[in-house]
Order: sequence, then structure tokens, then C-alpha cells
Amino acid sequence: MEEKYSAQKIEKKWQNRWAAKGIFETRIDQTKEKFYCLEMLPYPSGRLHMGHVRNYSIGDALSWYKRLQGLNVLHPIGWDSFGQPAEQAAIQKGVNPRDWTEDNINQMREQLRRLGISYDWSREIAAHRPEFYKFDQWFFLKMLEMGLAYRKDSQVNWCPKCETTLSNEQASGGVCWRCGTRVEKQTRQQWFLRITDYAEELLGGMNQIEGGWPERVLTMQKNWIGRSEGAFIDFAVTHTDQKVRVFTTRIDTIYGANAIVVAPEHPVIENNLDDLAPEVIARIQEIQMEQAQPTDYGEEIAKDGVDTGLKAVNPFSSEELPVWVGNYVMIDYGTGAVMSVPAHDERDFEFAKKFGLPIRQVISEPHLVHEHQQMQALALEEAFTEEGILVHSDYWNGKKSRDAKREMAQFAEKHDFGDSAVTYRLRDWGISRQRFWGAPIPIIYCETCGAVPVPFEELPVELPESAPFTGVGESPLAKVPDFVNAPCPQCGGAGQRETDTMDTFVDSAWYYFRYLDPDNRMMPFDPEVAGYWTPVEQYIGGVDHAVMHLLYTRFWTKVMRDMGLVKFDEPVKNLLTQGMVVGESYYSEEHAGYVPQDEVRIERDEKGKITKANLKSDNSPIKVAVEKMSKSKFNGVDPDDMVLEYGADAVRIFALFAAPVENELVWMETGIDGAVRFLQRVYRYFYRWHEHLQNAPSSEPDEFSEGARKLRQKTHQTIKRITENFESGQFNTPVAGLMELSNAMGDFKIEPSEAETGDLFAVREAVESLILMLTPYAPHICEELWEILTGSEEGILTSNARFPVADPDWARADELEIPVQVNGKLRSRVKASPDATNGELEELALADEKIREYTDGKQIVKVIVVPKRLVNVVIK
RNA sequence: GCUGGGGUGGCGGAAUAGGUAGACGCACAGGACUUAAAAUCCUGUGUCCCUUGUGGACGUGCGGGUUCGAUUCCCGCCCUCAGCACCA
Repeated sequence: MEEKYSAQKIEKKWQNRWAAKGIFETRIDQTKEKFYCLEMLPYPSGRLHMGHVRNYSIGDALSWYKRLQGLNVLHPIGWDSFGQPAEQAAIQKGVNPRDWTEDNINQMREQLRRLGISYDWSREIAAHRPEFYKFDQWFFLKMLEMGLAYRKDSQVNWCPKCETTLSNEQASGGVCWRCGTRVEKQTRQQWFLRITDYAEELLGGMNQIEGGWPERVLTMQKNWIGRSEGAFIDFAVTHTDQKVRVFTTRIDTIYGANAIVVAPEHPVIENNLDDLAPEVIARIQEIQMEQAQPTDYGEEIAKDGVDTGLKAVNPFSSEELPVWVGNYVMIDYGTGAVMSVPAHDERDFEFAKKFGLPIRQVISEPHLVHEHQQMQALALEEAFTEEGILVHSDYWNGKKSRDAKREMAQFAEKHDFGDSAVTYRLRDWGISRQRFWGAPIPIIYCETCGAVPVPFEELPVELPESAPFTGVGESPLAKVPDFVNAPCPQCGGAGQRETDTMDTFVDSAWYYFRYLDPDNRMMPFDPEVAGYWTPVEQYIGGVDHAVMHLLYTRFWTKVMRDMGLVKFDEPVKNLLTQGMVVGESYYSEEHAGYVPQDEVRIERDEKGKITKANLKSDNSPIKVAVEKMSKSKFNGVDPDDMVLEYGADAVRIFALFAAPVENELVWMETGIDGAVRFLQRVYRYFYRWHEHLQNAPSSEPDEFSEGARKLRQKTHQTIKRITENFESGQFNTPVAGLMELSNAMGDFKIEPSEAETGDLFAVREAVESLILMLTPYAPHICEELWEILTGSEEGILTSNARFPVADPDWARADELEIPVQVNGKLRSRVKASPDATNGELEELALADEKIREYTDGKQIVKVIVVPKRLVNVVIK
């Protein structure tokens, strides 16, 4: 054994040994309990960032912990390798997206190896490889058969200058990210998946995962699905046989309706164009344009609208109402039409105020009902949006909102002009992307047969080797005639392939099922294999995927269940959303920009608090902030540099110790020093003892010195505590426990050469326990120490070592210090045996000298004894 | 605006079926070792007060409440982070 700890040497040695032996490759074993530990797969950008390191350190710690408990752990990784950056690189640098992607994957795989993450590399997958995306296409065709995939007109962001479609992110602020041109909305035929068919189940299924998923993720999904209960009501358009159907959650307010407001695209406009004045049509077009302008968060557009001149009849009151077009009504929510009740809806109120429409209050607060019934008109300052008692509503007067809602919906249903209804905010999932670097949608358009699915046996529809990447015009795929032209599978006539590719969220919706059976050529995976490995016990990733990815994958699972591929409803039992990794940044207002740390001089007070920060060059003040790591802010750190400098073990310990996993993690170099120091302490201690520990007895001796007893107690207490911590999903507190154990080992001051049998046993037990419990955090050093300790090259897993189990007798304290309070204030402590009865504890407390000072001459009202914890003497 | 988190030392954070607040680490200060430095080891470190002790008071965002006892439970605020947002 070398005297000095060299992280580089040890880590390299074990990474090579693990790889050579395929230690982490996993097979189905029906005799063992399985554990599927999954981390969100990375996009192969080329460099790992600290967020990845944190994510994979968490997953790896958990995988090791479960392996050491004897579970059959599946811990795979792959690449989310379709997507825009590869195509962008092709446009800007002229490289082939495939080559660019593969290069990046190779680099990042090496980085992951250097971190020593225990992946089963034999299961590695990548979305851009035909073996994988073949099954994106397979699923698409299946969903087409099931009626879950369909095509319809939909709007996309379009930059007229670049002649290309843009994603919402690329069109943020309403301008093209590349050229700054104002983005237009364009209507295209796009493919959709009917996720809305599963809206109710996606909502209801949440009770199966409650407790295992963070509350906020479930809430976000709930909000996203946006279930809303109400009613559809038909308003007949006068002089026509048409009806306008509105959706409302407040049917009880219907007597207060002053107008019907429809979205500009509403069919009632199209159907009655002849009856509309030309200036009205012009206004409607204007309003539609306004509405189509993308807006930033928080930006509210002023209400605008126009009276179409059409009239519709309120089926409850028989009142004739004007039909307006309004910019605040959206075609794709509800029915694209609302009844405007200004007295009881803020938006309608604002609209009515602006256009001078009548405002009638029909819901009253209970104590004002009488007053409201007397008065014809009331001047409302603002909309009254709460529920109450109906007034000015004919037959329904005096009813409570809640009852009226139900009864009025039933009435509408009975008289055939309405229905109770549930609507959702959730839209069907549009998967068409006008991009090259994605899975081609397997459809051929034929003039005679229409949109024809590519037969299953012809899958995959492969991407061409290359395409003209100009960044302008249509999708590059459309410019590859060999790809586009294909015979119609139905009639054999000339056909053209769909040139849109699939949203990359399709890949991520099911990728982790492919790990189970990555070489299957016929099916995405064998259902029997999936029956063993899935569902996922623990999924770990960023909270930024709380809605889209995690909702899509839940949807996909339910579809797979309906296909008979899996037998459960929810794919992920437990979800852990880790916090962001942030760094300290330095902003100079003087120079209007961020500056690197080494250009800043920081002064601290005697406690270490920053008192002053100035630029070294010109002494101008600097603002110190903690922000998400980024190159432009000079506050990022490269994981590779860190690993090179401190070693993977230390980097991983710090990533897990510095903060609870769901919190933000502030990356500090001084913090990582602490992790290095800890590892060195462990190594030094081990070095000092390792030869002597070979003489330690294998069975428990009868006698122990006082120091050995103390050490054994601490060892078993630590095992107990760390096991509990792991079980409750804590990753930072076990490190603290290990440090305490290591400190206790140091406190047992005894020369190894003078150690008695009992001492040797106690130290060896502590060392073994420490190594095994530290393995999930720092596997390299632990493997090394284990090899030296046991003399076996097999490694911790192969030698079937197990996570230590606490002996309750040793974990039990032999003497307790019981705090004694007088009237709730801590006044003294007494020593007591853990077996002391409440009566004995009370006696001890009252006999205590300091307590007697307080109780002398006072009346003791009562004494509260909390077994093993505390005594409180209440005096008067 | 709606929804959901979160406010504990100089910092990251421990501790909640109500029971010693501040574990562990960082930073800082002092000491040992050293010709010196680094490394290492030891000690101290919530605030305030005094008669410097095995002392006292205060202290978990603020104000109330319940309780022998509240960081933990209840009520009302303030601040902050995140997601969503003209959703009818």
C-alpha cells in the first residue's frame, strides 16, 4: 500500500477493472429483488456539466446502496441524441449532424467513465440510431391503428426572412432568435397524438404515485392538465339554423349575459361572412393578427373586439344578445366561444366597460339579496366573481350558486340546449417538427390514397446520410429527392414521404424501456423482460422536466398498457427532482458585464462575511450574486477539470454532501477541499492500521477496553443512522455520519502495535463499516481499501460484501444524559441508564442539586417525563 | 393574479408522530509541529450581559394562539423562489 493517497491512480485502476470485468452489467435473476435506478439521459452536447455530475452522483449512490443490500440493480444510460443543436452545428460549421453527435457521445462517455458512474454500458442506447428510432416509428404506426395519432391544421412559428419554422423557444419575444425578424404564425398540417383522451386518467393516476413524487411536480401536472367542470350551452343564432355553443363554469350567471363573444377563427364568422359588414370583417382580421402575436410572460393584451351584428338567443331568458368577436377568447380552449357576464367575470367586465355594454348583477352576497332584488341596476366597481345567491334570474331567484349550477345544467340537458361538460387545458400533443435531425414520421402521401402509413416491415424509415443544411427554406429532408420520392404502399403510384420528423419528446417518452431489451429487432422490448424490470423504482432528474417529459412518459405508458406491452399504469414509482447547480458570479455595473473571479478582490470581515468586492484593475465595485452556471457569467466549472484536480470521489462526495439533493447547490472550491481532506483522513487512518488489522480476530472477542466499547457503539449507531437516512432519501446526512465515525476513530487514541484483540476487532469493524458505507459516494477509494483489507482482487460486489447491519445492543447508548427543565427551561442534566423507569428519572431529576435550587420552597405542580429524552419540572 | 415550495449562525446545512436548537462541513481566529511555508494535528466560534461561571438573558422571517414545553401545530401578516397565466 502506498503511503500517499493518489486519487488519479486509484480511480483509473478501478475504472479499468470494472470495465474489464463488466461488473455493473445486469441480468434478469428471478431469485433476487430488482431495483431499476434511472437517471434522465443527457443530450450529447459534447461536455458534461455540473448538473449532470450531480444527477448521476445521486443515481450512482443509490445504485450502490441497493446493490450492497443484495438487490439486482439495473442502472443504465443512453443519449437523447436527436434535436436542434446537432442540426445547428451542421448549418454553422458544415459538419454532418451524425458525426457531430457520435463524436460528442464518445467524449461524454469517457467523461462519465472518469467519474466512475456504475452504468451497465452493455445497454447503452442513442435516439438517433435507426435501431432505436425504428420503434418511435413503430409506436407511431400502432397509435395510428389505435386512432391515437391524427393529422390536423395547426399553427407554427414562421420566420419569413429565414423561411423556416421555429420552436416556441426560438421565437421568444415574438422575434426570430437568429435574425430578429418578427415571427409569423403559419398554418400547417401536423401530426398529433391524442393525449387528451387520457387526460382524466393522467389526473386520476396521480393517486398511485402520490408520496413517491414531489408534491410540486404533481401540482404542476394537475395545473397543466387543467380540468375544469362546467356546462356547454347552445345559443341559437337568429335568422339561421346555426348555434353557437359556449363553455361556462358559471351557468348560474347566465341571466347576466350581455353578449356572446367568440374567437376570431370561430366557424360562426366563416359561416355568416355574407351577413357581415366589410369593415367588421377587416376588424376581425386585425383582431386575429393581434392575437397571433406571441407575447412574453406576464404581458396582458388590452381587450379588443368588434360587434359582428349577428344575434344569438339566451336559451334561459330568451333574450337576444349581440355576437362579438373578442381578442381574449381563444379558439382552442373550450368551444372558442363564451357568454360574456361582465358582472361576474373580470375579463368580461373589462370588455363591457371598454365597449359600453350593459352590466347586470345576477349573483348576490347572501346578506344583500333583498337589496339587489329591489334595485334594477347596480353600479359595480369590479366584477363579483364569488358564488352567492341568484337574483334577477326568473325561476332561479334565491337559489344558491352551487345548486343552480347543477339544476340549470340538468334543465339545459332536458330541453336539449346544453350539457354538463368537463374541459381540459391540456392540448393534444403535436409531434411534427420541420427538422432534419429527428425520427422521420413514417407516412407517404399519395394523390389517390392520401396519407398512407409505411408498412411495419419497411421500418425503419431511415434518415438520409446527409442533406442540404442551409437553415432557410423548408426542412432539409424535403430537399433530398431520394428520400422524398417513394411509391405509395397502397396503390404503388408515385408518392411523397412526410418530411417532418418527430418531436424529441417522443424518444424520451419511452427510452428507458429500450434499455431492458436494447437488441430486440422485432419489438421495442419484450413484454416479459419489461415485466421483470419495470416499473422504475427511482427516477432522478431536473425539475425542468416536471411537466412535458414526465407527463408524456406517463401518457406513453398508458398507451403501452392498452397495447398489452406493460401491465401497470404508472411507469415511475419514485421521482427525485434535483436542484440546480449554481456558482458565484461577479457583475460590474461600471463595465456592464460579468467578470471572472480572479479579476475581483474580495474583502471579508473577521467572520468571513464579504464586506467589499472590487475590480482589481480599476477598483470599481462588483456585485456578488449566486446564479445558474454559465459561460457568459464566468461562474461555471468544468467537471473534467474538477475530477483532474480533486478526483472523482471527492467531486462526488461534495456534490452530495453540500446540500440536500432537491435544493440548489452552490459550487464552492473551498467546499470540495473539505471532501478531499475527509478522504485523505480516511486513507491515512487506514494506512496506519492496515497491517495490524490482518491480526484482528474474525469472531467477536469477549472483552473490550473502554475505548473499543465506545468505538463499537459509535460504529453501530452510525450504521443505524445512515441506513435510516438512505431509506428516507437523504444523501447529505450520511456523509456527515461518516465524518463523525471517522472522527470517532481518530479519537480512539491507541497505538496499532499496542492494540489488544478487542481493540483490533473494534477498529476493523469500524474500518469495514466505513468503507462499505462510503462506497456509494466514493467507490474508487473504497474498492482500493477493500482490496488491501481483504487481500482479494475481486472487488466489493464480486466478493458479495453487504451494507453493514447495526447491532441494536451496541447501537444502544449505555448511559444517557437526560436534560432536566424547570418550567420548560433547561437547567441541568442528569446521567441515567437507558433502562431507567419514568419514576427513577423523576427521582434523579428532583434530587439534582441545581434543580433543587429552583424547586426549594416552591410548589411542584407536576413533573413531565419523556422516556429516554427529558424531564420537565413544573413549579409554581 | 392563481398554484406549490421555502425563510434556522458569516455560509451550506442538521434536528420536526411537539421534548437538549445549531450535528457535519466550509470560512474565520488562536495554538502545536517546522529554520520557514504548505500539509497535518489541537482549541475556539449564534447574539448580548455580568460578578468570567458547572452563570444569566435572548435567539429558528414578523405578530398572536394552543401547550408543562413550539423551528415543529393553529390563526393573521411579511419576504422569497419556482411553475402557470386573458382557460371562460
